[in-house]
Amino acid sequence: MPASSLEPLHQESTPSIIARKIRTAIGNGEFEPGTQLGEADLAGRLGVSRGPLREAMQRLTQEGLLISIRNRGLFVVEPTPADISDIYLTRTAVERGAALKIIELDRTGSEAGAELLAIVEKMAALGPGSDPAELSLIDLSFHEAMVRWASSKRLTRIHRTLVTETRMCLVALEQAEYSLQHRVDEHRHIAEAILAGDVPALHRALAEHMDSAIAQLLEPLADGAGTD
Amino acid sequence: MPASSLEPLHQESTPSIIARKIRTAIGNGEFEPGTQLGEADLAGRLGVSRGPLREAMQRLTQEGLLISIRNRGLFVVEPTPADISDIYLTRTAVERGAALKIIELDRTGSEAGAELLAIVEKMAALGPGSDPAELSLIDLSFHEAMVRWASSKRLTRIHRTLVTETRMCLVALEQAEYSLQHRVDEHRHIAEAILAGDVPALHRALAEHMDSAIAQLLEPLADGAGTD
DNA sequence: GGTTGTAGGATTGTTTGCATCCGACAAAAC
DNA sequence: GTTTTGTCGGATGCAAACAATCCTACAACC
Repeated sequence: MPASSLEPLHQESTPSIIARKIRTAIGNGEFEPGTQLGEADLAGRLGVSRGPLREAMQRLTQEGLLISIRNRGLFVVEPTPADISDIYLTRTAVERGAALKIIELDRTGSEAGAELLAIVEKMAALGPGSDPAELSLIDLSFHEAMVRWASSKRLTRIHRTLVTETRMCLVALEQAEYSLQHRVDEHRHIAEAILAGDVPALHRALAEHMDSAIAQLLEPLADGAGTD
Repeated sequence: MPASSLEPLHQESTPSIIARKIRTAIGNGEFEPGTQLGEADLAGRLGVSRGPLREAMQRLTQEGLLISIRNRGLFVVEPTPADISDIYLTRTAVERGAALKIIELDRTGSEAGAELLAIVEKMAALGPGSDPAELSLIDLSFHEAMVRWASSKRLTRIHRTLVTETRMCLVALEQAEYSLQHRVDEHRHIAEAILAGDVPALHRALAEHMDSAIAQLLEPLADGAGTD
């Protein structure tokens, strides 16, 4: 066996594993919004006891993916239009902070900008009418990379939750069609602003991206968005 | 009794109560950083069983207030200089997003700006050499009000955790002395920018506030801050 | 007919107990 | 004297059982 196989194994705690499994399941839309997640059922299906499962659910509840009604059970949240706006508002706040830190760390943002532009190119390489799921994957990887380059523990942790919520909304709303070209342009603007260290341009690009994303998601609902 | 007393009562869950109690205890510095929090001990002292207590600890761990070492126990985190920078970076990102939303909601930011300025005046009313704890309280209430006016569920939730972490750092570092006048000015700049709807000024004011706060906290350590 | 009271079933909330793991101390071997 | 090793105590991780609460449905009453 190679020596690499005896690195200090970090056994993940059982609640962590459970939480991750359910989180991705929700992100993939395997649990419809509004579904009740029975403890005994899930525990049996995962082969664990209710104790660790409850702790995992506790996490997901705090992350905002589930809501807990006392003596009733746990339910997958049903994002309202206000929630969708709020998710994007928060995501933009986090990503704005991340981008500013990248620029501050390295005024040219060379490495980060390069990777981000590469992702944009990969997105642009997708022809029109390509798989929407794949497009979403690349889209989110762009934002994930941006936050990662900021190397901030807290921004990264918060962003992970927000990405899951975003995926949930995308799945729930069936990912309305949206101009690929606009999308590529918006991301390119962000990447170029980081690369150039142009803070005002970054603010414009992020605001543009958030507005169009919200518009895209709220349009099919044809419902005036509340403020809360 | 007035009719307002029969709104749908939301009984808080036991883990919520426990989490809040311990959170504030940590924020108040009743548990030194690095202290081990034994489950059996705490459970006995709070009069609950280990189950609910573990769920509460799970939350606090995810919030970043505790670290869990498998089969060893739970410990209060010891914020490193890098953590302090990260906390303020994240807090600024959240508050920046909140302030921008306030401006967007109401370009004059009249109500919010008025309350914020009132808090600033209360801070200014404190003479030099006043109780540092009281000053901190007003300081944090300013930031808390700013996020509250944005009426964003997610920003509010994230901010609550960050405020706790901030308080922990302040307690741990004994709240170094800092010019009251500078502090008042910084907050006033933020409030005035919101009141005027002046976005560039807001960015400047927030950056200024973050930088001086970090400088204030890191100075006594006389240690070059890492980037992670 | 509509409302109220009451069992039934099911689910969550909590407690208790056992298994596992880690760190520390002491004893033995080199 | 130093190193290794065995054992002990305590803490967490997990699982199962008990208790309390809530929803649903049906029957009795106004």
